[in-house]
Amino acid sequence: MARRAVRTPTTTAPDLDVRKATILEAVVIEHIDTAQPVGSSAVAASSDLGVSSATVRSEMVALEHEGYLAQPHTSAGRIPTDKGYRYFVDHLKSGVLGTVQQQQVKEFFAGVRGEVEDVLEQTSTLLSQLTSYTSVVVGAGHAHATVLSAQLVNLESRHHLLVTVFSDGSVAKHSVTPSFVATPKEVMEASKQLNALLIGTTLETRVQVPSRHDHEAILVREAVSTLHAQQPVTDGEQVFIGGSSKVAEVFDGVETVRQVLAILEQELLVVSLVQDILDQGLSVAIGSEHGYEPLLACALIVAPVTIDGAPAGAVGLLGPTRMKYREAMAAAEVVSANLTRHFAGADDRG
Amino acid sequence: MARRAVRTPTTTAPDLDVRKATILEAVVIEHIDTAQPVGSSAVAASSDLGVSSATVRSEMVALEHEGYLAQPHTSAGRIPTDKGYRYFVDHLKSGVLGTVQQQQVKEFFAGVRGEVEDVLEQTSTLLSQLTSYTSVVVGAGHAHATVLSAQLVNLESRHHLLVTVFSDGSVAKHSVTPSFVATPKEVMEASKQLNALLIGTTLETRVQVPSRHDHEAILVREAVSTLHAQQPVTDGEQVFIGGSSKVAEVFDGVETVRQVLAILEQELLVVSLVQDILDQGLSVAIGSEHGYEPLLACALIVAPVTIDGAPAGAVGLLGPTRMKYREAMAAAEVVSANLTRHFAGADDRG
DNA sequence: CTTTAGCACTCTGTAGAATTGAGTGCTAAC
DNA sequence: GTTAGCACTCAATTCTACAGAGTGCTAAAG
Repeated sequence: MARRAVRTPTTTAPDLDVRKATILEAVVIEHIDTAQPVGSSAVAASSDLGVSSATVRSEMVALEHEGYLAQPHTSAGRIPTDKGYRYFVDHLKSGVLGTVQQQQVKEFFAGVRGEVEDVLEQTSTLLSQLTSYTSVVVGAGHAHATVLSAQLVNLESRHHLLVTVFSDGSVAKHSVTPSFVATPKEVMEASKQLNALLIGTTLETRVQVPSRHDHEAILVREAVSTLHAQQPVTDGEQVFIGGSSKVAEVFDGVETVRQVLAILEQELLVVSLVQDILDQGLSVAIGSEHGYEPLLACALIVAPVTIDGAPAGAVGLLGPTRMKYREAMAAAEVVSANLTRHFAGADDRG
Repeated sequence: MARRAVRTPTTTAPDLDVRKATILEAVVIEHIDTAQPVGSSAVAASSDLGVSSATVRSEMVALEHEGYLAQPHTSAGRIPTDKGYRYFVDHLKSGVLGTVQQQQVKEFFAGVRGEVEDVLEQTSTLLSQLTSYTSVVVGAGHAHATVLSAQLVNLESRHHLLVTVFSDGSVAKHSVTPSFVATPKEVMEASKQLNALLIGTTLETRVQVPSRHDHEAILVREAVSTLHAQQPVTDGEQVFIGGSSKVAEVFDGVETVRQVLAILEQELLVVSLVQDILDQGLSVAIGSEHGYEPLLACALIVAPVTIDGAPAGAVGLLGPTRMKYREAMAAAEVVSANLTRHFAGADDRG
């Protein structure tokens, strides 16, 4: 539950002096709340350092020079830059979820049951409802899971289905369509051989396939090669996006909405984005930080989900850079923690 | 390829006289093109009936009285009502796809392969790209498919997975977690019994489960009841939505965009909507016709997909009421026809 | 009886000017 | 170092005037 260490990817930001930090914080909070540029007098009034707007003003000039704030135009208030948000997030005290939301999470995880996919999908809806942002839930692929069972089933004439069950509870199916019609006996025999061959292996294990030319051998070879043909990382990944309609709520400008939606459609992209952020050890990527142009206006909060300490996926929240970081980060972490516990507990408590 | 009979659900619209029909058509076409109210002089100029704007004007008054046109305010042009669009659609000559799109469809179906789900998902993307509207592809559930194989696999301690393969090529998995730890032998035995019990049945078939109290019997009972617990209609239905970002393009007004997106998130709702329209024998539902308030601004085009003459799903397109019906309907029908052929051909040509 | 030209009327959208007001930067005094 | 005061800037708002599109009606023509 403790906040994960967060670091600016480019430079390690030196701490600002207390007053500057207070002012920056006030600007960020106010701007997140109102979506408007924040003026010096508003800051002087809200923050409790007993100081006039003129003083605040000169500090804000400094903050602008250092890149934490920006001015949309002369004679407007200031808005935070990505760097400003970054400082804010890095120095954020751990937020706590509202009691209503806490209750909602509690009830959800008390009542949730069913297949992993269903749980993840429902979780994405939950997360989005908790925060009013669009949620992304990524389930890891079964790259490292071992095969528990492999079975070849004949559908119709030459059409067969290889059904593989993995140790993580996932099931994969693949079409196998040889150039001949196999007898039920041949299919069953091939199925047996596949079982013997594949059980205990992962998708990355090289297996020794029979080189004979009889029907069983060909079936086995085709089945194995189809199974192993899938992309090691991306395929088998599961992505669930919840509350995509929130995009239209929290972003302004039809074009931005369209762009963000278009990105959410490319699930592979979303997965790799989340993965990148996790790999960098971050829990938030703000604006330019994820290095993906069309999402400049976005911030992405991620929290990993683990099974037995091993990474098993992640939950994420996508919002505008002026999102409610405290609440959203708290929600992401509580949900990821609950999800982790859920999957750990499933084995013992069913 | 011939256009399906389409009928107004409420009243059978009497045919308008030729000139009124021509004028209505001109208004609809112009409005679809420009999104602006259409004035009498524009109609007089575009349509080739050699008649002045004054005449058109009086006809438009009549069309307004009869409910085909509406005026946003005095001294503006007219826009079609839902009834106006309905008349237009009902009297639409079968549209033909542009050659570029034809080529795209051809290439797509020549190259597509893989599992049914993958094909449907890719089809939804195709359909959306063809038309610039949001597409909906519904795959029927396996309610009427028979079980080809049922297998119980032990995952971990009490955690088991029932993997069922259906004759339509779909695979279902269900958790089975009894209150005891079963031996591998017991699991295997239960698996055998399940196979014997379920093969050839549909989800609606009542099967005679063993009433004994030994581990195998309990496993079998729990597995069967879990399998049959799923909703007969909705569960197993597959929905794929393509190009949801198009919503932000074709609708104006953030609120409308949000509403439509929110609806697309509720996949069950979308399925039943599509199903309703198909059940009414319609191929287009315009505005109020589907009787679903939040979609008043939408038109929904559907085209059924069949396997061996039996309904196997549908493809749909969602756009504003002022959508390009001719092109969109042509696209939906071509794609549904190709999909039907694809699934029929899969058995023979692999 | 139908069509059309003509005309007054209505309403929207836009362009420009004036005004408001929030907020800044600077300076001089505290 | 802080602050009050002040001139300045710029966006947003309001108002007015006007142009333009389109209608509905009427009276004349076919």
